[in-house]
Amino acid sequence: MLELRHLRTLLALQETGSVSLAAERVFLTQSALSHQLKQLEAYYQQPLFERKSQPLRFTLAGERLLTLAHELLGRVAAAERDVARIREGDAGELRVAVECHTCFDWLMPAMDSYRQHWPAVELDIVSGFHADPVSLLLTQRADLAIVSEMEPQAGVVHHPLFAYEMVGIVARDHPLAEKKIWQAADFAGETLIQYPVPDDMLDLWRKVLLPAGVNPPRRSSELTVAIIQLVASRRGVAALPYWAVRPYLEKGYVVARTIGDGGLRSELYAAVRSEDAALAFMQDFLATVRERSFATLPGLTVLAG
Amino acid sequence: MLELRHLRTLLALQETGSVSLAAERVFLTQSALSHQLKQLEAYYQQPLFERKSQPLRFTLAGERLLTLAHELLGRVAAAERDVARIREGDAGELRVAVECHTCFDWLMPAMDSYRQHWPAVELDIVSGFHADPVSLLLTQRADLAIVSEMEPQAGVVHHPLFAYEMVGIVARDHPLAEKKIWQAADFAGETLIQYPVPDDMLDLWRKVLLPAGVNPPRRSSELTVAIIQLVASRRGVAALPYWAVRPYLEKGYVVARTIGDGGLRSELYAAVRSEDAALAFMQDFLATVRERSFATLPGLTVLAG
DNA sequence: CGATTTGAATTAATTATTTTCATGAACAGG
DNA sequence: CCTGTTCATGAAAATAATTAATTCAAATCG
Repeated sequence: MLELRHLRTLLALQETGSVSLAAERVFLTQSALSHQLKQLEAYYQQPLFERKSQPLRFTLAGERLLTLAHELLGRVAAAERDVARIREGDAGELRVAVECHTCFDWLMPAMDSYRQHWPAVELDIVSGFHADPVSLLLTQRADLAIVSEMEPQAGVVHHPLFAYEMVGIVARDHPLAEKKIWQAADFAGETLIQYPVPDDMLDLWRKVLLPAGVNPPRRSSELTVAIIQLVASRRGVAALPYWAVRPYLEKGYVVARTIGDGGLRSELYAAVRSEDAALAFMQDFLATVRERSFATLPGLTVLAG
Repeated sequence: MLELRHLRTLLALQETGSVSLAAERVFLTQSALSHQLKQLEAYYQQPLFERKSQPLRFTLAGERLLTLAHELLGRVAAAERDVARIREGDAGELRVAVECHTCFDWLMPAMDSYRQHWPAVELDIVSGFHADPVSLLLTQRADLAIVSEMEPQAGVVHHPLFAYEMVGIVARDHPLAEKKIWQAADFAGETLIQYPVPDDMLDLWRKVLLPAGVNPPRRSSELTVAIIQLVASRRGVAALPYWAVRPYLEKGYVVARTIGDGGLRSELYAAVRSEDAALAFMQDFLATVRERSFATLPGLTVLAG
């Protein structure tokens, strides 16, 4: 018998295009999903998608159930929001502290969607870049902080948001474009183009350059396009999230390369005060950020709690 | 995490007004449902209904989930119909043979609903009363027969539809109105008003009068209202389904009494040829009949396969 | 073209969840 | 005050979901 679980699976399958990735998305193993799908196809006595093609293609029946999934899951979310509001009311204050430049790319669509669902919540961004955004939480100057590490701290809980790959970008005719994988040493002779933030907020610095003792000259810009522009005109190299540079890759302005074996993985967490962690309007903000981000940004991976 | 199962439960809870009846409706024990509901309330951290009142009342949160249930389950049914149609096509022939007069009361609304979902299925009623409606199946003169007993027959499968209580009805000032429970002997001195059908098609005859050797004088009429009219004017007594007479009971034209200890229970089955049993348009007809009947008629009980 | 990697299916085993059984408490109606 | 009914509960049983380990089948790559 059909359950919402199956529809959530189909949706993940559509978004990721593969069984294994979909499994990761719904926090199950590939095997579990394979079983679940087999069972579903047995129930409807017909295949729901073609496994051969990459990305996988849905059959007519699969498409129909996918449509159903879209219809239902949105309504479920809406109903659960309403139920939560019945319990806790619909008002609240949610000041978000952000420490990364690119975060605005996914934060804006998420906040936009969230505002529609929680019109009575005062939603603000605490602007400016802070050495320690978590301290803003404890001093009541923010209610949620976006951070890239899960540093344990009394009175604060961290909720995983998602993970993604940081890629090195360089002009197409730059010598480094020849190398598939860049190591720390490759940055030694280059100018590093970056956002104007302290070094320890850069994943590239913390995880690659600092351990290797490499300290290349820098040049900075506030805007992603400006960084791309500098890289394209061979003024240096940069490390940016894959999802932030993909549009420029497709236009061929620059090329992207893997940093370190297995790539440079960045993670994002939302830190909130412990006493706020269970609030419905807070929980739903996290759910909205995850949902919108996975739907919008390419190449995200889930981050376990 | 919310699943469709929970929504189906809530719907049954609304339709029946009690946990135990709802449990029966979804083919579970009362205990199972109690656990399920407890789990659901723990998940939403709030009560979903008040147990004290009869019929039970939903809380605001419960109402909201009930609304969700109505929204979703209809869509699920529609999607599953579409999926079945993708597999088997949307056309077919469905000639329904009916042996009971009152059956038309529930058959009409069900057929009406069904026709909208399966416009390409040729739906007909094989009229006239037949000694053995199952033989119509085997001779290809009907595709589905409504019968009141599950007589095993090669090449034919029986699907349970529902069960209900047959009640004795009598004028308010008739002596039998004094008796809460009627036994076979009570019919001895009375005229029995019935539909013009052979005796062995009457549950009252087969299950009560014949075993006791009681054979009261008869009078017959095609129409339920006419039977009620005769009973009300003290021309005799009758036995009819509770759901068929309830409107007249409420108006006070006649009164209803239990027949035999524990009441006289009637059952209805749909008989179809084995080779047709798995057809989607056939299965959905059965589902529609059950769904519409339970939603429309009071006092039905489920009938196990 | 063979070796290697990757993604999905399979079987058996495990784990988690759901359901039942047996029972008790609360309550309504006689 | 009993009696029947309805719902709740804890433990046991049954069932379903999930994983681990492995195989199979394509795709990718030297």
